[in-house]
Amino acid sequence: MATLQKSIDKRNALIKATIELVNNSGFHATPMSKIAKMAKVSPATIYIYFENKQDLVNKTYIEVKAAYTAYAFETYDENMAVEAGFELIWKRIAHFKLKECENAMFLAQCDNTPMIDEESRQAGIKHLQPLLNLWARGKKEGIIKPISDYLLYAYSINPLSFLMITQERGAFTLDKTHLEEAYQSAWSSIKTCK
Amino acid sequence: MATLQKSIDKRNALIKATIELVNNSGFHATPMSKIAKMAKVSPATIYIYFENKQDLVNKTYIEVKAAYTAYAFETYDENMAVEAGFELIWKRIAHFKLKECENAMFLAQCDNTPMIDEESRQAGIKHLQPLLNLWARGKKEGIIKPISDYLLYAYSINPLSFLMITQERGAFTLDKTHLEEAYQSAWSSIKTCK
DNA sequence: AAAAAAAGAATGAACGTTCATTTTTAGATA
DNA sequence: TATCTAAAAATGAACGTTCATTCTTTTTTT
Repeated sequence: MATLQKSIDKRNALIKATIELVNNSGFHATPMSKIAKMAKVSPATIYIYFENKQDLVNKTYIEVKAAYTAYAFETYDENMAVEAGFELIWKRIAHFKLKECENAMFLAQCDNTPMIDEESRQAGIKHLQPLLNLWARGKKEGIIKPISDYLLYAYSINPLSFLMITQERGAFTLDKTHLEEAYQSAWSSIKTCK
Repeated sequence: MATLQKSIDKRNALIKATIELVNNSGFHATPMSKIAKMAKVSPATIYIYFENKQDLVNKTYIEVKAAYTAYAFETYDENMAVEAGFELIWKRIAHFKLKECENAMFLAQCDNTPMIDEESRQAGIKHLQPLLNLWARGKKEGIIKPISDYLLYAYSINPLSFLMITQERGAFTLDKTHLEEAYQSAWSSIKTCK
């Protein structure tokens, strides 16, 4: 059915336009009229697909977040050793953040501003569970520091967001070497010291 | 001269109101009229002190950033040993971010959105020089990993922003123990491994 | 008494959303 | 297959509101 596909395409175009424009100008500085123009629809059409502007941006957030975590865990399996599993997940996340910059920048902006409903934010968090499970296992095995997951996240995953933003601003570029160094720092900060 | 003091007070009230309102709603969702009301002046009066809304928020950013770095380096002196110096600066920064949350949250929002002029952002960066000098010294002495300052910052300083935001959202609270653990993770991630 | 600061009201532009209408779609009928 | 029709989708224009900024007048300062 070509019609259904056209609807999906239109919805995707709206989501894509939202991401691009919000990245460049922020939520409130992005008018619905511009989103419509970029997606090549009438402003009124947006309201067939989304309740209102807030709903549009909430749903965009949730979709992007889901794609992000799906990518992060795609090749991970729970039987892997802790260190290998962490390295795999970390590198997938790094790859997503540095290659799918548009999407990752949008998430960063949502996570650092009051732009998103608290409810949507909560919905986005759930998907991280496999990483938390991995850490629980690592703590039990004495491989990972027995500290709060928030601390583990702050030191091993969150720095990638900063590096992505820095790279996007043109201050420096993260090459293969940097990436390996970054991974070593991430792992150093959460593994137990011998 | 009571008049001058009154002018200073009024300007400070405007800056304070800007910080509080932008923290809660974001830049574009904060009308000048609300800022005026909170600072107990007429909207028109703002334009005696600042060129326009963008100028108001730029100058607010620069002032808060200056206060932040002044606090960070206040008790540091360049003759200290590298590790001790880093610990001192790190803990001052941590203290600022966790106790002066209003100000620090405002900085975080500015740093993660297109809200601030690139020029003002650049102006805010300069003040970090003493930390960069300390790192240079640490690298020379073989105490600190010979990697990009951006990486050192991403792993040792930036996580504090994430922890602050997380704490502000009520997800968890950073007590004395957490803070010491956080410091250990920060130091682990940038010191050379034996 | 002149100048500066402050105020409230006014202005014009921009925005999110809705309205009235047109276009497209999908199925029924022949 | 071709035609018709009711519903759904899509549209551009319009509405009402909000906002940053300016204008005119009043108050305060020196």
